[in-house]
Amino acid sequence: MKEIPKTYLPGPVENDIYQKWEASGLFNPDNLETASDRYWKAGVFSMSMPPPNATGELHMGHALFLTVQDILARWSRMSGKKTLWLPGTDHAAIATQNVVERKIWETEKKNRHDLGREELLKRINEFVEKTRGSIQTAVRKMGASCDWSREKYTLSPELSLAVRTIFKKLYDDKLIYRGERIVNWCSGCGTTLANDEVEYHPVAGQLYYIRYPFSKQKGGLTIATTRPETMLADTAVAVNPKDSRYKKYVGKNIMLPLVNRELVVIADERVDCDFGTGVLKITPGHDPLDFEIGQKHRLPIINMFTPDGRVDEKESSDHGFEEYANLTAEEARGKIIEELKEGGYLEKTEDLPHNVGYCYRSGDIVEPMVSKQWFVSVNQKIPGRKFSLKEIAAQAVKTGSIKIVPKKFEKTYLQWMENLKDWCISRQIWFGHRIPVWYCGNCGEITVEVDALAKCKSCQSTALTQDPDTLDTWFSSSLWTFSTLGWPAETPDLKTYHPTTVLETGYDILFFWVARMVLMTGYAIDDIPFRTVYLHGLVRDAQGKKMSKSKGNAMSPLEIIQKYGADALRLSLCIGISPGNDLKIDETKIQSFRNFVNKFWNISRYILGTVKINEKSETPKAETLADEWILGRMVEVASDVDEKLKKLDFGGAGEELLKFTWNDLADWYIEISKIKDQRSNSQEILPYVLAVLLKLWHPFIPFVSEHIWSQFSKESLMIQEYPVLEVRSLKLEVGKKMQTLRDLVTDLRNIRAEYRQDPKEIFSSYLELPKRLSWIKEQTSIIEKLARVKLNFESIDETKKMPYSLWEGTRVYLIIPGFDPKKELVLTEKILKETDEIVKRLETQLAKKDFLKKAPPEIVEKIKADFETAKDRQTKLQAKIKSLK
RNA sequence: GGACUCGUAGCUCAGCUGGUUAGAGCGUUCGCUUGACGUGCGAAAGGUCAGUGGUUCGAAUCCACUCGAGUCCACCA
Repeated sequence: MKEIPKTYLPGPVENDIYQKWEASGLFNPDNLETASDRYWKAGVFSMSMPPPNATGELHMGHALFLTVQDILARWSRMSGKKTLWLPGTDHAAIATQNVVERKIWETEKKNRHDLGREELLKRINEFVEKTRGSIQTAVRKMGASCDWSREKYTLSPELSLAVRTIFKKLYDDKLIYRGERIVNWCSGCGTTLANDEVEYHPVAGQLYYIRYPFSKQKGGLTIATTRPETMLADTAVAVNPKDSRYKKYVGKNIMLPLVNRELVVIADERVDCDFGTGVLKITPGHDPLDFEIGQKHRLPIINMFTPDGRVDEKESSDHGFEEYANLTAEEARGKIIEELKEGGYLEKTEDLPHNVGYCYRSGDIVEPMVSKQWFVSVNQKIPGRKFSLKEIAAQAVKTGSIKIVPKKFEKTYLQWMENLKDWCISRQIWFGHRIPVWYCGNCGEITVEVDALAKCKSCQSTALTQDPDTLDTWFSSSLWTFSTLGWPAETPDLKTYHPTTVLETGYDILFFWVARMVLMTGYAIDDIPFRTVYLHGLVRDAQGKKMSKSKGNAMSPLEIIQKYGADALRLSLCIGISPGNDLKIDETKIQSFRNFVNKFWNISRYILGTVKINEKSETPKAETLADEWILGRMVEVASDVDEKLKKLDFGGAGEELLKFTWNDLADWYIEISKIKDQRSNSQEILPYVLAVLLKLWHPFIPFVSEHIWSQFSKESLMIQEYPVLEVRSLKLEVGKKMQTLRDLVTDLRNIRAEYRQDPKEIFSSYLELPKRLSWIKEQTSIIEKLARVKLNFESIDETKKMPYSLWEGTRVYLIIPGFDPKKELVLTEKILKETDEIVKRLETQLAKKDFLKKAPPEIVEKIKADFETAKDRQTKLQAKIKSLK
């Protein structure tokens, strides 16, 4: 015990401790149960870890969720719940493929088509294998107490089986269909994007007014568009049928400028009369609204762009715009505007700020395009069930089966559910779950199977090709809570741990992930995936900006851990935060929590160095006021913390612990315990309080607490019972007395500080104790030691000019050299002014008849008492001022 | 266009269902090698709770509006 270093150095300690935890096997609930029978009685706690990208690096968002989830896991485990926290990684299809493709391009100047599907997948899998370890190590560095023996990977054979099983089930239930739709196409990623993967950003665009002449008569119509290049793929011009200006032209033929293709003017009520000229060019191939109008009017579709975003050669020659072939959209726009100007078709341009869609991954502009895709039908009734998929998801929250914390997101969730459209699940990339659909080259039969198909079921032909597309990553993630527990097999784990207790994740993926989990779980196993959703906020930098690598403001949790320790990082991510609200973090904040960890370390060091620790934690007896107070506070704090954790108020719980540890235990109780005649039972109380405190702190700061614990115990702190102390609430009187005592000490210190007296020197202090305060005499040694005074309980010679404070309405003198009446006068007048205001306010309040009549009596009593106290103080202060003048 | 959140000390935020002199941390100022800790100890300064109006005996807290900051959804041809 002599060798404990002065400063806590987390570095050497943390890795060692984590290894011991992991080696103990106690992160696995099966072992927990055999270790002690108390781990069943309190029930089950289960939680799936939101899988980080397998190839990603740990960022602050991960650090945040790992902290919060680990607090929950450790607290539940200590509380005797059979606790499973299941970790895993996500294959993150698009992101991962992009990274690998980019790498290959940089080093070998080859793209995916040069390599071919098989080779690319081989390379990606190798890359994942190589890099996956780094995120797992990082999760360990945070101290996460998850069960690694059950770790899962979204692209593993087991989870892939779950994915294909669901796909087939949905297909057989006719809830999956293939259709030609307008989708969001990212030419950078070479794939479609779901609606919510498109981010809209305002752009200072231009509205072009283009004249389309009639083909068989004079005149023409002027359309307004922000995307003139898509006019090449126009297949109609539309007006609103109610628009009196244009009614008469409906059915007339009109010429597409430059291309000279003949179009028809159609009428559709979705055309907004007030926008632009009220005439809309219809480009079904490249605009969602136009696509819908085109469907209704059976218009042909021209798909003018290739998958990599250039004007398609074949389409352009088929439809008479070959001169634009192979241009990018941007180049085509420039050329077209020039030519429209030359031809006199461009009437005018206007500035028009509007939103343009960008890919949330690559940042490329998203082009609406028509293609064949697979969809999940969310509005159709599920065969044999009462609801559609989206109704299932809405019901779970509406009926309260699933609670969302904070509650405000329930509304957002439901609103989103109402507007949910069919979910496009096919992606034109190669890395991911390949769509289990086979097309027969012989008879054209389409077969969906869980296992690979060798022969066509209908014609026995072997000329089969599997659909080249893969599934949206969120499709597999949406099965996460149950696929990780063994589904479709009916495993014991599934029975025991599903539905999970809590899902903890960021509000930014409420729709991407949370909603789809509810939807798919409801469909697949007719269950909810979790009972409570706890949503945390986004981690932002000191300026409130979202942290991102590209902005260069990202803090690396691993660097922070190296510098300050995982415990300090964890505290800065859970204290002072509230659910659903973003949090700002900067290094000074982490430093201050590092300071606390060190303080706690030193508190323990002191206790362990002074007294013998006694592992049996029976509540020791209180002998002094301070003893009674600290034991009472301990009970109070323990139950408050537990209460707050039950409400998922991690910030509140941590803060309460911190205040108790620093401001009650360290600043007062330990200081008092150093005084000779106060020491009596602190020998037993200090180690007791420390032991309880270590348990309470452990979920928050697992490393340092375990390390301290290991100084006197062989058993891991991780599996100690979470303190449930005998509810013996702090006697009101004890708390009050302690506060009064603290006030007196502070008053005396205050006078010293005001007069710049040497803090070491011991002065005499006189106080005239009224009877009600006579108990203070028993605490003399505390006051004398902490305020560095010699107390006298006789009245002082009034003629002696000395500073005094009005403590509890009593005068407390401090006998010091260099008393300055002028200074004292200024100080006193300031206090009097404050007191005057209080007296005045209370007086006017008491003068109101309505107040006396309507306010509850206890409030009136309180105000009256306060008024008396203030009045008394005022009188005494006035007298003091008089004597000083 | 629809919805939501926020506006409290220089900074970051607590203040639950309305009731003490509105709190904490960081920062600032002053003083300290007090035998666990200078990553520490003691003390102080600093706020008309965004604004206006209303409900109430009483509003930072409830309601309405205004101003300001932000987020999400939809859509803008």
